[in-house]
Amino acid sequence: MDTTQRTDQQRSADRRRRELLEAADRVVLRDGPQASMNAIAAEAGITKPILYRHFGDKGGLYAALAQRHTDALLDSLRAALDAPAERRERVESTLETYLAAIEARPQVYRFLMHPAEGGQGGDQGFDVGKHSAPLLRRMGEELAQVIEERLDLGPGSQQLARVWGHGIVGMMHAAGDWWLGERPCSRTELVCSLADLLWGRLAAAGDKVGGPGF
Amino acid sequence: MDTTQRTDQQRSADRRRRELLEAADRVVLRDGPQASMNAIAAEAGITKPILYRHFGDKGGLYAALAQRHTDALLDSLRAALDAPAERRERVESTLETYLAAIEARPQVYRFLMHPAEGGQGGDQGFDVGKHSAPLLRRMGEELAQVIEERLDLGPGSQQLARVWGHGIVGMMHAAGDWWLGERPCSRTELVCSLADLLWGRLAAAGDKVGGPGF
DNA sequence: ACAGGCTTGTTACTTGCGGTAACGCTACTG
DNA sequence: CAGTAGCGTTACCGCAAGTAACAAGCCTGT
Repeated sequence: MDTTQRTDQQRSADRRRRELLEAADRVVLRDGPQASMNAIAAEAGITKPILYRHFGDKGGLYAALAQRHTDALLDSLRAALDAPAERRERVESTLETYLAAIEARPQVYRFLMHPAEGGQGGDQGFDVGKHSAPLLRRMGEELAQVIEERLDLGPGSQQLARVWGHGIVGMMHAAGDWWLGERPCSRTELVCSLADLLWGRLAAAGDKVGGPGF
Repeated sequence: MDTTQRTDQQRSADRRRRELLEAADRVVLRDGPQASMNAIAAEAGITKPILYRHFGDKGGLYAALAQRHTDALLDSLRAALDAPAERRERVESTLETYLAAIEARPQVYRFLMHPAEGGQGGDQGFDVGKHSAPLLRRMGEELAQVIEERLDLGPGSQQLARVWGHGIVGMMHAAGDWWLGERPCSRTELVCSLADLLWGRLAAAGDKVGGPGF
């Protein structure tokens, strides 16, 4: 039979694919998300058509690339989220994990948040909602699941959990992005401030006396 | 003197610029953010080089375009944020305003959040932090200012306000983006859920009894 | 009234990218 | 040894960004 042979070939193809992805990774890390297919092919020591045979088009390559990193990051986050500890501690440790990741490899982070999109070819009938980085969506869903699993939110808990999941992820992301650009404080301070926000300090704060016109 | 003449010319140039921006607006609204310069020029009834003379490059045009919409949206938000009402009410009305805006004109919203970036020309030495939509940054800063102005946050209030500003804006954005794609609930419900989140319901919720392994 | 310079517009070009077609090479199978 | 399946190449197409280089109109100075 040719099953063993097929397997051999597939294994070889998979190895190739992984090599290509690693080369692409290096280039994207160096040149940002607008790295050209030519550059990636050159880095891998081959030429364009091979890339296209493996990944279809640029979007395919970028999707494959993104999934690797997304999976890795999500694994870390799940670990922090599922740790046996107090809620506040878990939240802080999750925030910390995320921020440490984007701090350590900003190029990767940037790529994940701002995928492909380019290209002038043919159909572009993408609706709003698809453009946002899949990483954010996945994180939001994941967090929603954990929230709904662990917390007693009364009626409508599932929807509430999803809103919160996406909302919290967005908060983390935006704050992290801003922080990464300006570095106005330490990571720990940022984590604490965000946790405070989630813990209702916004609602609890008093009005400022002597404020303008108040 | 030629000052009056200069003024005349400038006025004419400004009018032209506005016309061009409106044409670009129409095209972007129709074709999304990857509208070609050729298409925009055609819509305006002229040819490419004029666009380049007015806006430098595609990024310039897109920046000018984005600023118009950003300014408009920020004005609405400021109004909701500065209304004389209870804090919770103000927060909800601001969320409502933002969500209504992105719901009414998703193409504009999509464009604002995902500007230019394309093009293969020359320098691309942009650091992380610049890529995020300027709209988000501006909203974050604006909100931070209002927070710091109105709330008594104790020591370190300025930094705290900025973290919260960007965090809350990110929450709003991510939740809105997700909501716009899936429409899992009404706008009002979404607003209420988000406000609840900001009001500390996450911290206040009880652990689920009989949960997995707990 | 005519030479110079400004802005406004054009056509025609270059460069560089995503994507593809058509062709070699190797190696394994009958 | 013929055939065929995969890996790889060169050479090309289409298209978009961006750029000369050139052609009017209009206003000004002498």
